Amino acid sequence: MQLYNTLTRKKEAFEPLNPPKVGIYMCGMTVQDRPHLGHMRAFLAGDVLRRYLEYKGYDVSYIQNFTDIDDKIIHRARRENVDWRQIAERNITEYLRAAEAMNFKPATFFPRATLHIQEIIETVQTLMDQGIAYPAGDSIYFDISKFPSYGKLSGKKLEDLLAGYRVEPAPGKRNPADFALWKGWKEGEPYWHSPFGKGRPGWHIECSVMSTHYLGQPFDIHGGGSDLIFPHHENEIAQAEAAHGKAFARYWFHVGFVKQAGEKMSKSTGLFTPITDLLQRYSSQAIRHYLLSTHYRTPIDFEMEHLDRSERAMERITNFLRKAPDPKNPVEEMVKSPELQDWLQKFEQAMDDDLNTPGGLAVIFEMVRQGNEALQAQRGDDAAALKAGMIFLMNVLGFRLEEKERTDLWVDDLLGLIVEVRQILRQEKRFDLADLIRDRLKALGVVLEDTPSGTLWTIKGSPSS
RNA sequence: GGCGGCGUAGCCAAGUGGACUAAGGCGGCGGAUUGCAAAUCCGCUAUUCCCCGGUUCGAAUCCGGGCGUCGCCUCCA
Repeated sequence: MQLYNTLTRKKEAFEPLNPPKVGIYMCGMTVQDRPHLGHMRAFLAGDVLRRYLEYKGYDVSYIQNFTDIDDKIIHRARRENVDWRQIAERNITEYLRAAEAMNFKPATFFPRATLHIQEIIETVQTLMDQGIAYPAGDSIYFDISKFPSYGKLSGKKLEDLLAGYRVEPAPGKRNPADFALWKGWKEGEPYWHSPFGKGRPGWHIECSVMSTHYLGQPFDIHGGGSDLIFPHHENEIAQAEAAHGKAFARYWFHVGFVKQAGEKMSKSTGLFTPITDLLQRYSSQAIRHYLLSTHYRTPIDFEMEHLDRSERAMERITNFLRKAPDPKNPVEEMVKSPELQDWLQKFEQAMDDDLNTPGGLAVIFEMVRQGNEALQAQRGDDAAALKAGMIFLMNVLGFRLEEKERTDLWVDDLLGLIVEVRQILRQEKRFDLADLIRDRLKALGVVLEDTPSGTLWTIKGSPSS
């Protein structure tokens, strides 16, 4: 499979270091605020990458961290006058709930920065011992002049960085672009003890440490939002490679932004749509479809109405799935059948090309059309086979399909009764009454469809699945 | 100022040198089906890919220039 690598700025054949094992580190949230659509897009891309690699037969270790100590969290806590840990817990909980609702496959591990302080200290110490890190005031900084390839990920040149610097450098820094590995304690802030005094980790070090802790160094894929390329990922590379004298991550996977009203969605500007709010109005499948119908590296300009479209697009799929007969054999068996191989191949062809999910979706929609055709032509077996293939591929893309709305038995019986009575009315050509029933049920969220083989009903609404 | 992304039908969006007479979705129009709907099927809906030059037998796709737009360079997925 071809994967775009930010480091080389081109698509490369993906070859894991130790097949069939693949290690992925997905940069998670700094939990200063609520998770929004932009986060979900990045983590969804990671989820699909992981699922697809598993589909290809790899054994994936998927690590997604929470950075639960940081300036912004402390500020937030101060503003709300609560313990900083509560801010972190609250947002982690909201994220985890949203991730489940979105049907993200849980990470192998969800490490937290605050549970890896000891190792962070050790790594900072290593950098000190090597003369790459130096103290200034109560803090420890990384000296970028000691790491010649600094800037290789983001394509920045040292001179440009110095020239373009817009913030007043902290006193004592040798170079304005040097960054903090360890931040000295200030009154009222959380701290840990270290050989360099009381303090807390700088922003980037936790990811260097946690990624290699779980995946070793080097490891296969490091991912995250594009806004992390600089300085976060650049600095991670510098720290890890300087400290251990070997390459850090092999493929860098960066996901495009979600914009809103033409501007980047961002916690710091407050311009963002919390995913939890969206999940109250839209099904997770629609959100998944919306996000996957654009290639992961292309920026998306979010508009609410686009989710309505995705909702309708998903109905096209679920309508077919609902009407097609169930496959006679388990899906895993069915997908081996010769008539499905072309579809699988087309799907893979798209996905192998840098995870082209819009192309993958197009294949599925082609299958829907053919499946409907089969249904219309009374070729039930063909429809069932296509249904099996679709279920299989939808699963690779992470769509949650199995979850039918469970209704109480008595609701089934009651609706059965109403449909039966209405059927009699239709036979007696009392269409005014039959239509009245249909209209009134629709207003209650129950949709009736008269088909040659009887009347189907579905309950709409409650977008909880 | 430096670096990077994007600009394809009414809208969303693939495709990045030849099977493109440009996927797929939403919407619209016409037809089939239906008691009417819904769902579904069939047909139509970009002689053209922001503009201008160039390279090539051949360009949406490569090169040069321009316009528009967004982002990174400061916390951010």
